Amino acid sequence: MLLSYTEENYLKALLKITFDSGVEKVGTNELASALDVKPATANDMLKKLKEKMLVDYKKYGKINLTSEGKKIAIEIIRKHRLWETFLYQKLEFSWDEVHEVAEQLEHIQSQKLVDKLDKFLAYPEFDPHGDPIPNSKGEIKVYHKKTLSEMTPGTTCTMVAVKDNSSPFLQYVVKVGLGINNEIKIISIQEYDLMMVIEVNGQRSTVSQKFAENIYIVNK
Amino acid sequence: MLLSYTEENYLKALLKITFDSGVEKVGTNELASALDVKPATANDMLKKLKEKMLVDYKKYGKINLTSEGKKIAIEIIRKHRLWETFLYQKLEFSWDEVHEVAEQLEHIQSQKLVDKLDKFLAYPEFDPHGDPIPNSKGEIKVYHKKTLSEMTPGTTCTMVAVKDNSSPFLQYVVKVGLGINNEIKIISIQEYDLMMVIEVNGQRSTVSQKFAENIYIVNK
DNA sequence: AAATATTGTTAGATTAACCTAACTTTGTAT
DNA sequence: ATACAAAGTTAGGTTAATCTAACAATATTT
Ligand SMILES: [Mn+2]
Ligand SMILES: [Mn+2]
Ligand SMILES: [Mn+2]
Ligand SMILES: [Mn+2]
Repeated sequence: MLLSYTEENYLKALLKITFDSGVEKVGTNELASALDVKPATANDMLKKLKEKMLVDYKKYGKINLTSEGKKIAIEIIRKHRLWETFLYQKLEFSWDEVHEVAEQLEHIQSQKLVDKLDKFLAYPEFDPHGDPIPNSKGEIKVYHKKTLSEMTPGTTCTMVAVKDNSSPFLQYVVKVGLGINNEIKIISIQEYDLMMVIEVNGQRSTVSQKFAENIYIVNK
Repeated sequence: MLLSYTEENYLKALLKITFDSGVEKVGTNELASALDVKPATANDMLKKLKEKMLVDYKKYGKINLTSEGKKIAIEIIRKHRLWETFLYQKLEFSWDEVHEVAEQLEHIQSQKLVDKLDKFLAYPEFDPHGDPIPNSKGEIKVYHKKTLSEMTPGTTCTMVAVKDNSSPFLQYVVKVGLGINNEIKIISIQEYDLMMVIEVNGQRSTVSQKFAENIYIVNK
């Protein structure tokens, strides 16, 4: 089935919302705001996607991807993350620059291109942000449940991924001396506003709770 | 200036027509048929491109790209040919498969991507079809004026490029044992229908005039 | 120079993706 | 249980890119 660029973005957004929020109670407003359109617009598209049997929903009910819809969404995420890896590893892009371009490249239609790119990159498992790349069968390892904000003072953890992919956030992460696989020591947490003092390779920084919620970690 | 995918294709088509036909008297019908739309549609788009000062034309007159329009068209051709080279050299695509995918990739908007891709490929001068790749300043070497159909029996030449980029033609070229930089010996030409007997690496084949018109060559 | 053929233009319609404004349904708080 | 707020839907409209059908201008042929 051939989908438009726009339709693909709706499917991808639906999947990402369920990934990020954990729950799968996706609503029209939430979907619309993720795509930066008005709820009325999202509603129109939902009718079309329902017609194409890619989403499952009824008036005033919750939205779910069908298995076909989910399959397509995963394929788009696979392409997105493979392209990000290509840009980062082969073309010397920095990790805060890859996302924007991958947003375009993920819509290129060519099964052969995806397969060959995957091979060229030696079947990478993670993208530059630490997110798992679905394999050619559409299987994704679901990782990172825990964020830096859940850690307690005195403990140490390893950063495995970032939740926010925006350029400003990623540049901030670099400024703090952080990157994928770095060790983070939690020095202290301010009771009042949950500001956290962390140490990375000897460099101490104070970061906000919002910042800490966007760093995925695993325990040491 | 941000152009739509469609607008870019009109500019590219205008430039390609003047390249291929030599003359720059491009008309509405010709443009429409190159883009596989109806003349009425092309006419609407011409008004829009004129408004944006990318083409120069008046009612019932001939169509010309402005220098700005030409600059953009060359940039798209540059991207197209760089992507074809990437697919061919790095991803093991065959030369009859690259064009279709490059038609999509040429519309990706990122100056950095183009520059880095060019560097990654070591600043290639020709694409897999032998066509020159415009450099970052938009300069193109205009090559291939002569085709195999202009050769006479007993002479020898070297194939430098193909005019037709379609998959069936390119597969036929391979079947005849031909490729870029191969030597072609013209054995004989049939007076009646201009069929040509050629020899490539010891392999003799009879090819039509239409075939011969789509092979660019230089004299030995 | 007329007649005819070719080429180019206009008018009016359609579809996809968006919008605003008004309305309806569902959920929450008094 | 009612009232209010939040979420979701519908109606009607816009723009970009396409179409068909009718018309107008230009080019070619007799
Ligand atoms: Mn991304
Ligand atoms: Mn990523
Ligand atoms: Mn091509
Ligand atoms: Mn080419």
